[in-house]
Amino acid sequence: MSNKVTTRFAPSPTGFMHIGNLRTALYSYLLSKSQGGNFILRIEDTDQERLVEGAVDVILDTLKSTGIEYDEGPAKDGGHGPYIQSERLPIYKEYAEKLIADGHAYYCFCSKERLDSLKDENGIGGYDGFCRDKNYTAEDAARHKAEGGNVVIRQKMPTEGKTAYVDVVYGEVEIDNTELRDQILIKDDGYPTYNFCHIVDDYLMGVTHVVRGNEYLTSTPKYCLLYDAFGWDRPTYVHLPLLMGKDDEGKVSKLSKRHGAVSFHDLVNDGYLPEAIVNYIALLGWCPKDTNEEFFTMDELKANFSIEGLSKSPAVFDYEKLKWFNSEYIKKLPEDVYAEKALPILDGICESYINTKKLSALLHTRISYFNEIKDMIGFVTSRLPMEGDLYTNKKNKTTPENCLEVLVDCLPILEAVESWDNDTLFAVLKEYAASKEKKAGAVMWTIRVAVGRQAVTPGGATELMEVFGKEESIGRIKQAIEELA
RNA sequence: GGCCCGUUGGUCAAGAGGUUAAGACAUCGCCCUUUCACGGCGGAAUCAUGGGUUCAAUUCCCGUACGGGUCACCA
Repeated sequence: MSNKVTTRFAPSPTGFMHIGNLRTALYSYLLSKSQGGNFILRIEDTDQERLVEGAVDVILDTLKSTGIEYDEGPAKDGGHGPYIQSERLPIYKEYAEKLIADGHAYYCFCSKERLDSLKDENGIGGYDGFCRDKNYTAEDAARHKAEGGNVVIRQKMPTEGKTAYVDVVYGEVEIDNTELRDQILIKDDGYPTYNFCHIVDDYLMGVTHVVRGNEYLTSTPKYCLLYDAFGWDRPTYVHLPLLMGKDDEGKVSKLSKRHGAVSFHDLVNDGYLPEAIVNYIALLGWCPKDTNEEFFTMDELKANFSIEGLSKSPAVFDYEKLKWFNSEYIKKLPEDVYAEKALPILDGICESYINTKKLSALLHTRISYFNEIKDMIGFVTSRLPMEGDLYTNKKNKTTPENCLEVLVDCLPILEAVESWDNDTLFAVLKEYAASKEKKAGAVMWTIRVAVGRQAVTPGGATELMEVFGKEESIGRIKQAIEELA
């Protein structure tokens, strides 16, 4: 095995990619790539009760669209396969038996009922070591199993002393061995637990740096003991601070669905760009050295990433900042690429006379995610009821009365316009304003309110008229005149 | 509850034993303007707390509070 930095991302195929999980993948990938290392994808599907159809594809899709490329993994053998744990069962069995032979593990026949009875009212309380010294043999286990009994293999933990390791982010972590339970290595169904197989796999696959969430910080001593039992060198541990969410009451807890969209695909479906998501989450718990730059492409992240920049404290996921990042990325999109995403949304809800191309262009600097378009164009799809007196505007000195006058004046002028575009319309209205010695702003305000029918619109009077087209614009102005008269 | 980890503005955060304690989002004000947005300028706002160590601590040590994680035949 080489000394090349090797990291891995080892998700469970649950059917969706939690944003915190994606960040773990990103950091793991960046750690390896910032050092020219190797990055492995391994699927941890040992929980037969939680298998979800198509879940592996979700993982593959996510990595692909975020630009996290694995060097080894399913369908990409790098000599350490298979990369799906359910296909590695014989390997785990072999290593578990070796542990038993060496006295580091043992068969346990305890029933689930007995185990349950060991727990307190809060469900807390672990195994008491009942079978620890029974020294059951493989033959005993086979017989017990044949008789319908439960058979698992447990790790034998030391009963005194302490186990310590050094985490790259958190420093030395030390735990009393009495805190450690004799954890299950192989389950009754023959599948290994995460606690066991990830160690065998990491070792066999040459993983040098284990990057994972901080929920493993206190169970890592158990894993260290396993490495020791096998006589293997322990890897370098890099535990990451958790991602948190804040609810309506201001309470902080582990980021979950109650805080909003938390899966990568939910975000993408709402119209967030993968590059923006990656950029934002890269900065949640990591900070580059010697720069205040906040925008990073994947290549720039690879070049700038370093473990020293990782934070110890949990970070609250801020949707506002994500929106800001996304709006910046959207603004940087070339018009045609942007339109490719915006137009389908508009075409789906706009009448055919609407100039969706113009409308989409108006929205370009105004949305922070594509689905926000739907919330912004209600006034386009129907003639909204006027809310309150929008015609009165202090700055432009407009009132319902003088607005009516302007509308009546402008109606024939607009009807005579042949080239229905923003520039022409603007010129015509400006000329009218000048002729009446009115401020252009006053005329624009009036027309905008009459046509847009709401206080705030994504564009001015003439832009809106271009979007609506001549017929609809005139129709709206006529309606406004009737309402004011 | 036991054990482990954490705590710089509302949020992400830099930072160092002596600084005017960066920057960004959000927020507020002003400018630009055909409303809004974009863009520009400016403001308000932070070292959880008590004790040490020290000439000096927000920075080092201990306690407290608060937050989080973990104690599964889930990962």
